[in-house]
Amino acid sequence: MSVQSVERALDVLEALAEHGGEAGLSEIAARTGLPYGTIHRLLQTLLARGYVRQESDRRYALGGGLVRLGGIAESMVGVWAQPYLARMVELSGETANLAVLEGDFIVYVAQAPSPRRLRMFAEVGRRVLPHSTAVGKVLLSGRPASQAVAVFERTGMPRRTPNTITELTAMLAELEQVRSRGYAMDLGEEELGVHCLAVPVWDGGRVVAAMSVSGPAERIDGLDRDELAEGLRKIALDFGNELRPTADGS
Amino acid sequence: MSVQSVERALDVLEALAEHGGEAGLSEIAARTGLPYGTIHRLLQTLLARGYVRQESDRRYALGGGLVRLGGIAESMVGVWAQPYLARMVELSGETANLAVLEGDFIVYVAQAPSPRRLRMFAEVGRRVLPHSTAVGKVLLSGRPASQAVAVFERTGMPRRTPNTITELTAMLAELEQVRSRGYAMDLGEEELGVHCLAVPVWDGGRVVAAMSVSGPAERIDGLDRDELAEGLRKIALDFGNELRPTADGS
DNA sequence: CCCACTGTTCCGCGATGTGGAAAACGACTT
DNA sequence: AAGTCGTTTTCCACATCGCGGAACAGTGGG
Repeated sequence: MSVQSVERALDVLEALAEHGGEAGLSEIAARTGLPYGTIHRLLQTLLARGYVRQESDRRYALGGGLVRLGGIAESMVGVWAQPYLARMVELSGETANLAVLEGDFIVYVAQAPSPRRLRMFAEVGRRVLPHSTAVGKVLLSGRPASQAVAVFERTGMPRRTPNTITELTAMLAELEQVRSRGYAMDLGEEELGVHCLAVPVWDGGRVVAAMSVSGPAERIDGLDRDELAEGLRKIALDFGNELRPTADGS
Repeated sequence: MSVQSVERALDVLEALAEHGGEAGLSEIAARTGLPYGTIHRLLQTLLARGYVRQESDRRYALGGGLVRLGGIAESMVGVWAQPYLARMVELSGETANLAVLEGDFIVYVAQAPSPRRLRMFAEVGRRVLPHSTAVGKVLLSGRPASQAVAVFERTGMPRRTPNTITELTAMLAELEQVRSRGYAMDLGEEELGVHCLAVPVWDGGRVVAAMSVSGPAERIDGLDRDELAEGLRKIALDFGNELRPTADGS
């Protein structure tokens, strides 16, 4: 038996997140189905504690108090991911990464390096735009197309290499392909000569992170993609189950 | 009138944060004063939603669900900070930064560059160890000494330049000085020739972020430190008040 | 000034959350 | 295998708290 008020407060916070971090009370009501008075009371509580903030136009936004909790949680997720990333290195021979979407950016949260002397390295904590990375495409494919479009409109899709997808229509088609196939590829889109394959980490019906392996194009191309993706997906599923024991990867 | 259950759920989350992200039920009870049954019920609710996770030894930890909310909140805090950072640039002539503590690392969340051609640049999103940065010292000085010691024991204090403080005793004395003086300096400890002055951002009696200005040693040294610190503190106080309208900088 | 939409406040009521006690669990010792 | 101890989990009678509809207030546009 759960605590209804806490569930509702989380619903409100998630509604704000679904709106890119800020929304009006009526937008929250539309999304959560809760009465105005109830939402208002919950918001006042979160506001007093700094977890929500009210802007000058009376709209509400996620507040600074979440930054600290989110940062600690991120560190812990990175630690928990290590054994699974290690399994991915063992499976593929290449460097494995865990990434999350923070606002409009991909952030690398954890990594297990390949034992090979020629290996990929992405600085943990580094943030990149999502359009030119495999993990970025996985994460955005887990969001409604309208949210992905909003991200691309804010960030643009700057060309990183001749292979970078820079057209919105082509990108949306690519995301649709990622959805149906269950994995994304980066074929020298972020960096020439580097290929990458990423799979989603599911948590409660939502894609909360992405895991990937990356290395020199020839080596990645020398692997069977579908087979590799299947192996990575299984590991990612195990990881998602550890994050939330009842997580359903549907 | 606030919602008691939501307040308590936040108390539980903050108790976990105070314990480095994970704790047993009895530790949470000691810190919050809540009865075991109440805590357990709140934890089950947060657990079901992925905001808390239970480990194999039955201890609880902050969960992955906070990463997403924290990331969005961080982006927004960065946006809100911009006008204040711009004021700091205007005041000092140097590049201004906003940083937070995420686990054991300092993360640069926002920046306003100096208009000068010779200027400091720290990539937003970049993470560094706290011991050799002014913002790091500010943030750790806002924590109990035991927490700072725990961080240094985990990360070590690797020498970055000949000026880096690498001894625990010296560092704790330095943090004490930061507390009494109200600001921290980085005198070429992270990078030779670069000096930095940082002040705390208070939010509800807690140091939640740090703001700093940095530039070439000679230029920073050419400013009156106490005067500069006083000016930066005022701006940081304004920013803290925007984060939480009733924030008290005591 | 009026209107439409949004946000805020109030209060009677009953559903929800409380918290003490009992039961269960897990690690350790004998 | 049994006992001990500290911790966690479960239960349930009860009272408080959170609910939600209605009224009020605010805001921007015509």
